[in-house]
Amino acid sequence: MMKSCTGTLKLIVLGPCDQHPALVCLAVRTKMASQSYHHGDLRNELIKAAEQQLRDAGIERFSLRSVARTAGVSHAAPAHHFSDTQGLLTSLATVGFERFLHSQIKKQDAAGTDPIDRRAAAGLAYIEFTERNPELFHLMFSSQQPDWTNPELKQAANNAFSNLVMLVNAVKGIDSDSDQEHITDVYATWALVHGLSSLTNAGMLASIKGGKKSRQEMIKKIINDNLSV
Amino acid sequence: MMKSCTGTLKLIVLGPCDQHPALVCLAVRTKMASQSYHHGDLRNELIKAAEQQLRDAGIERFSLRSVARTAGVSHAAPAHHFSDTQGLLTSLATVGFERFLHSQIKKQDAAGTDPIDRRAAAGLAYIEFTERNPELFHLMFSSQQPDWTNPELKQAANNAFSNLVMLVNAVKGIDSDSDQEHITDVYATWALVHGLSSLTNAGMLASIKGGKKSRQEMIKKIINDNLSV
DNA sequence: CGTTTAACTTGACAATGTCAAGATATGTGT
DNA sequence: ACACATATCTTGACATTGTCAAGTTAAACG
Repeated sequence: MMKSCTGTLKLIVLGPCDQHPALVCLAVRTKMASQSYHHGDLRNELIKAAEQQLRDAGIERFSLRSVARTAGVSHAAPAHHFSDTQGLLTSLATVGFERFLHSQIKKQDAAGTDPIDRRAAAGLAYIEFTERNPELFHLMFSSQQPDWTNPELKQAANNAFSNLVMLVNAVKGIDSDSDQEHITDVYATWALVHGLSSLTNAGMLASIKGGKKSRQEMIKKIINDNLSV
Repeated sequence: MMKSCTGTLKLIVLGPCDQHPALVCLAVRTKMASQSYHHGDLRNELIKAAEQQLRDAGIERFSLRSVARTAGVSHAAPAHHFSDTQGLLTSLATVGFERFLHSQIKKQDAAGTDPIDRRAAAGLAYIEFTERNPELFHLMFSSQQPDWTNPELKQAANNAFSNLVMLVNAVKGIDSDSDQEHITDVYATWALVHGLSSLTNAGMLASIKGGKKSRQEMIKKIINDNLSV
């Protein structure tokens, strides 16, 4: 009942298993010496390759064929997982927003319970994400490529925004996030942090130098000193 | 002494004349029926066409050949005035910064002498420029295309920055612009306004609706309420 | 085991940026 | 007025890109 098969064996980590949290889902790919149809996990590998391509070339020199090349597939292979380049970049932006939010939650929780500290920590995480992923930030916030009618992308971005609203409301001592009365305070916070991120990303705040610690203190001071709430 | 020449005559406005401020420099272009080498003012016309192309297609779909087409010249003609696409976009960004600064100076001067009012007026002009020229703003602040080693571009951007420093110093009652001690206040102002611009440009501050007047009041309030100086 | 379907490849097409070579007008010195 | 040099623009070519259509292979399914 077993067929012999020459070639290399490759294990692909698919991520954590939902049913058995302690385990990890694996996929086995048989890589024939000549060539192998059916990659196994091409969709995720394309997203990963796309992120690398974005890092290397930037959004304005992004090449879908180059992504396919680094993934080791033909130039038309991505079309079977993403409608077109926009589709791939939409998915990448979605992943970006998820990681973006995750990094903020991590830092704000590590900062303790004081709302001011939590807000500053999230703001620092916001800026740090930008510094670590300049082109991804660019894709998420100032590119025409992502399709914003895509529900998953909208959801991911909305989740990040909701966290921001909660942080600002906490500073104001409001529990509910349904209070739209003080939306200008949310916008002020968002704009200040986003502006610092954008200008840093553009290389226009180069004067903020010194060690990483001192720069963080400087940004923290800007956030804490310049918001009315 | 005169050669007869069939064809159409075209007047091209080259801009204000340096020697005689009351006059305007004109160029006469002879447009032959068939085709005319030597456009007359192709460099400026290419920049103008590039801006239109940027408006229509965005930076990510910008096409140099398309620019040449709307200028009515061959696809390789731009190469004789700009080294390459980057060169053209660098010049366009320079023009952008000049207009950017000019619109701010106009509005802050119209606002009177109160430093707070002048700062708010310039901030509003900053955001208004972004709304009117979304893709140009994009080129100026978050594109890899412009060559920032270009001295003219650097100068134009520095001029805009200097005006910002002056505005903030005026609020603090400082005359000299050499005071680097309070650079964080400059950055805070810049970041807040730039963040509002970027987020508006990204369509993420859509909630700020209502008439133009009320939106301006809202933005003005955000600026005035959220800066420590 | 045969058939359907999903995954991937190959080939083609128009469009793009840039280079090299040719054509044409402008300017300059004699 | 005329020859020559130079700036300006065109034409043609090339490699690269995104996307479409058609073919090929492997997996899934009854």
